[in-house]
Amino acid sequence: MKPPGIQDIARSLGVSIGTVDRALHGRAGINPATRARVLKKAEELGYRPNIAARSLKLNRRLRIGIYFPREIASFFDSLRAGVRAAASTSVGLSIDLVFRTFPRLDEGDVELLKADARESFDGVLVAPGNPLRIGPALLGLAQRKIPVVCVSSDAPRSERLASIAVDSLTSGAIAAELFSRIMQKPGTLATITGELTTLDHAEKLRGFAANLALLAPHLSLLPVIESHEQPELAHKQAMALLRQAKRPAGIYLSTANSIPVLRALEETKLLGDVQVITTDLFPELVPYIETGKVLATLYQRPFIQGKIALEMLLNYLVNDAKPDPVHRLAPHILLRSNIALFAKEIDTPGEFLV
Amino acid sequence: MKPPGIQDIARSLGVSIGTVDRALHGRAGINPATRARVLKKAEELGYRPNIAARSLKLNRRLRIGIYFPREIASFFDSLRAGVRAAASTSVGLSIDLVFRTFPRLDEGDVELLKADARESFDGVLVAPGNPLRIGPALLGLAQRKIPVVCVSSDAPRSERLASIAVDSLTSGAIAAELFSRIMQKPGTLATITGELTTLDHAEKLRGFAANLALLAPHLSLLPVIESHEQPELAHKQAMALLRQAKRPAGIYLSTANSIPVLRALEETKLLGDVQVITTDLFPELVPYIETGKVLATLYQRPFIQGKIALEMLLNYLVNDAKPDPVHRLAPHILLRSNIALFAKEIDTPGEFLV
DNA sequence: ACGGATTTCGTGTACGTTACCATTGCCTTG
DNA sequence: CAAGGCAATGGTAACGTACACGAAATCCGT
Repeated sequence: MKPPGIQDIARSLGVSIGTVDRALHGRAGINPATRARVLKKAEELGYRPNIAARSLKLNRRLRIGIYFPREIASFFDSLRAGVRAAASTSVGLSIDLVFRTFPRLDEGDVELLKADARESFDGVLVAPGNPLRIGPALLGLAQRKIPVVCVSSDAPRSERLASIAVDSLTSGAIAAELFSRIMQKPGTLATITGELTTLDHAEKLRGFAANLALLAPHLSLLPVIESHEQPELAHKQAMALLRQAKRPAGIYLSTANSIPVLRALEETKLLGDVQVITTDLFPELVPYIETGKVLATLYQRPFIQGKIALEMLLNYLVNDAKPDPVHRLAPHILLRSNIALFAKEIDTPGEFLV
Repeated sequence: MKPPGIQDIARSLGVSIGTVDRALHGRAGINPATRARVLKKAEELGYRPNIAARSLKLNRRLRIGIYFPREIASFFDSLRAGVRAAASTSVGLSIDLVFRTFPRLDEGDVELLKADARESFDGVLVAPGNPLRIGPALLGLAQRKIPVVCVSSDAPRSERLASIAVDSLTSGAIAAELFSRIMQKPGTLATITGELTTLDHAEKLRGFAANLALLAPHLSLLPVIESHEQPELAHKQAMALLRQAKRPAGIYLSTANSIPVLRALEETKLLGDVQVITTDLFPELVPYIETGKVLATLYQRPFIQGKIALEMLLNYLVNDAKPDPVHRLAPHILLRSNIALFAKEIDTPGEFLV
């Protein structure tokens, strides 16, 4: 009836619980033969450690280090809120969330990780910008047996425990499909992205181009414009794009830096005429969606990314459950008909989970 | 540093832990004055009970009764998988999930609840069909202080702790918006639903009609067809619909019972010609989406509904945290560009969370 | 064979909570 | 006034685990 405990193993073997403890935890100071006997008996009885007793005894406050950039605030604040939500719903263990913030993606992250090299975290969440640059730091954590979960983008070949992010290829593909169904006449499309060196952005464009070729041969694609996450540059590039004779019929903005482009559209009175699909969601974007001036935005669901990331990490730390190394979320397609549900979330992240 | 325990309260008040226990748990045999003192001090110190210690001592396995229908299997199996997932990630307390299954929505649920009237559940999840019919049974649970969370549809005025479901109004509105953007020429649309008495279905159609009038005045709406969840009837109705002279240019299927209609479309060689938007996702539907024969389906995300539902319930039972009474999820819009991500989920529910 | 070092194992305590029994006053009642 | 009852409170064992400490057993070199 009652699940077997460490006591039951000890009794049925005629040894003490200390010995059983040493065997089960791979501690030193036990005869390999008796260790094997204990392990076998534990297996036999189907021993599962009582987590309640363990966490009572250890009373260990799990320390989780969380390395996210400050910008883009609307995205990473939601990510942090998701992490906090996961921590608060986790029943029965006390968690210390240690938030570390660096200025922006791929800027100051490695330095921060280096500075914290002596920190004794039980696990780490990180939003990696440039996988190559951050790789060594993550490997260092791996050597210290600290599990790492990558959020919002991946750092492959870095010994990370898992990675959780939106499926960028799909994100781009959705944008292409929406354009293909709505723009039924031949025309050209423009794409503005952040950095093509960011895996994430490159994949979105790849998915976009590939699906566009498949579904909408009548739509041709202009060369990619890189705005390097600089608002002024994006605005200038957009103005140039819109002033040329063969103006695009639609624009896919795969960067979070979309407001300057929308402003350019307003200034040239083309807003509503040129179809726009954006990425991410922030308060300034909501009115554009609500009025239909922006066709859709592909929401990367930061809140739930943060929530899942911490859940995975805790599930590993506590239950020793290895997650699948890559977890790809589907982006939400936000239109004027469903934007209201999400606007609530970005106003009060954590209250609503959509 | 260390969070205060029942001991600390006792010591700082010069009483015994027994007294503190009585005060905190509203047990009898304590002077109201001292109870107030204890409660005040507990508040002051920010006392939070140690769940690990509690569940170690009590060693009570939380018993959760889960009342879901068998049909539609793909939906409710995912719902169950979500519940299981939430149970497995919860640390430090052992949960007994007691699944009770009735044939279909609004059929056998009340009887099952009645039969279990003597069960001592700590909490209950239920998928209510007809709020009016099931109401008294839920009230009975409420009288026995058993918290109830409604999943996938609501039973208002039933003293349930909370309800989690997809926002049906939005679901219908999305369908309307998609039609409005894709069908740019005037035409008529047909809608086939399950039962208009089901709150859920009625709301979807309300959202559909309202948003269609707003966004696409050029599309007119045929009278609603009720298929009463009967496949043969749905097929017959669809055939009749498609054979008439003024054939609809698009069909919105707000019922999970969509395959018979698709079959009718195939038989009349109209598949791909008539635009179709469906609801829910099941394996048979995937090829239709993949080939673009069905424009989109509005996925109700059963897995996550189940997960959130149990999380809410546990959070209430253990942390005494009252959830917001109604929680409305945004449906996922599934297109051919993102269907792959979801097809994986319905194959192996629980492995992927999208 | 003996002392000391090392390996192997047993014992006891603590973690915070709950359940239960013991104890102390105090008040009623025969 | 003693006996008993009741209300309020104190004290303690136990839940299953982790770990420090000490005891016992084994090994090794002289």
